[in-house]
Amino acid sequence: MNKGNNNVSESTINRLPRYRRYLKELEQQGITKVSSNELGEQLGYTPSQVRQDLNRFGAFGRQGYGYSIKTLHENIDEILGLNQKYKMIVVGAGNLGQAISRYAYYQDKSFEVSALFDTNTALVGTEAGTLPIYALDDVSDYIRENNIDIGIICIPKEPAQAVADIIIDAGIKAIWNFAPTDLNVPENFPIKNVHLSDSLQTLTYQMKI
Amino acid sequence: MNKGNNNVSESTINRLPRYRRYLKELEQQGITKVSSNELGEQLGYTPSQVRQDLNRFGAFGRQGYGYSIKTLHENIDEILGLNQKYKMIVVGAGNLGQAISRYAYYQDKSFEVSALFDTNTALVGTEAGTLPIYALDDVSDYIRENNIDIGIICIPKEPAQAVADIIIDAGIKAIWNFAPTDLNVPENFPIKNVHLSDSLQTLTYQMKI
DNA sequence: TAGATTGTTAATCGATTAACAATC
DNA sequence: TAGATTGTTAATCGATTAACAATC
Repeated sequence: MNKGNNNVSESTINRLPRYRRYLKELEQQGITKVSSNELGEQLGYTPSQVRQDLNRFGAFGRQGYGYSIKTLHENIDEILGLNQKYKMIVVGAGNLGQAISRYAYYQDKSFEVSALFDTNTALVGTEAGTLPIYALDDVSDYIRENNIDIGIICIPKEPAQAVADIIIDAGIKAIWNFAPTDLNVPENFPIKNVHLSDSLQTLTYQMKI
Repeated sequence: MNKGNNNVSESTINRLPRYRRYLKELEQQGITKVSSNELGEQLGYTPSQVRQDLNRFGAFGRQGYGYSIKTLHENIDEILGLNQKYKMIVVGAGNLGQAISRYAYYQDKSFEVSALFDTNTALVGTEAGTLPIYALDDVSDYIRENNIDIGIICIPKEPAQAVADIIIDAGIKAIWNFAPTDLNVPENFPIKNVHLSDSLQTLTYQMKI
């Protein structure tokens, strides 16, 4: 049903979660259809852009009618890969690691963190909420034995590359990186950086204008 | 010394913190100069793009030599507004709020969180690390009395807009928003969203290709 | 001076917007 | 059927890349 996923611009991909969020909101309000005009107006895009974005993946609308919210939502879920579960681990059981481990599942039940890993012997063996904290040395075995999909990196920048190498070698399929550094990964390896400091710095830039 | 800050594309702004991070690394290694060629190669940009980006703000380089790392770093700091301190508060003292309140200062001493606010009476009066947690009702007075610059929003999406309205009304100068929703703010009001779920969804998109 | 590398103008490429025929 | 709105092609706009004169 969908067209191929390649050659879609990053800008388009980045807008998909926003469309999805707004569709969910409309759905909760009991609304069943929406036009590219309404969608664009709410999100600050032109109707053209909305239609171009969606059409990269398929013809989800109906002329003279608009888009059925339910089916559009389902299609976006499929495009983003949200129609399946993901097994995740967090490396780094500090404040941020513990917070993210709860946040992911709380936001969307498709994302389940099953364990955290740390080098700090004071933390190893304790629990973060209901999740066990294990020694970092055991992370490779754990990934292999439990078929973990996504590794979340929440450690300082110095050890981040070494940890990335280890978990990639153990067969992790993607990395969500919170360490304030850009990691070297194999070509086309799925990785997404959340550089909080970078974000804060573009905020202070805005404050100067 | 700097050219005006307006009309600079968002793409350029978003690259500045990356330049800055890499310059810091070189500085730590004791290296004193760098060319647009070297910078671009390391960061995956063309030399042209590096020079175009930097030249939006001034002529920081020297022909036949390259860029002095120290002065370029200083200039980028100034462009991003990092040559001053920022007073911050966090609204929402849950896991994420507590983690962010420590993270910001830990990453950069320019950013100092002085208090957290929450509606949860079990939290109010306790401490997050060394920081006090106050009742949300007191947030306006606190902002006014302490001249707070940046409000960090770490609460669920439903109450986020109301809280944004309150702290803007109290004179906050910028918002760093972690609530998974897009907030309505006055035109040109500085705001930066960190939509973690959106980020995770573009990661799972990558995993499908 | 000769070599290197910037600053900046021109060319290209890609993303956004506009337009309109297709069709529900 | 007439009206509305999509899907898609064409036009525009802006960002990236290339080229080169200026100059350290």
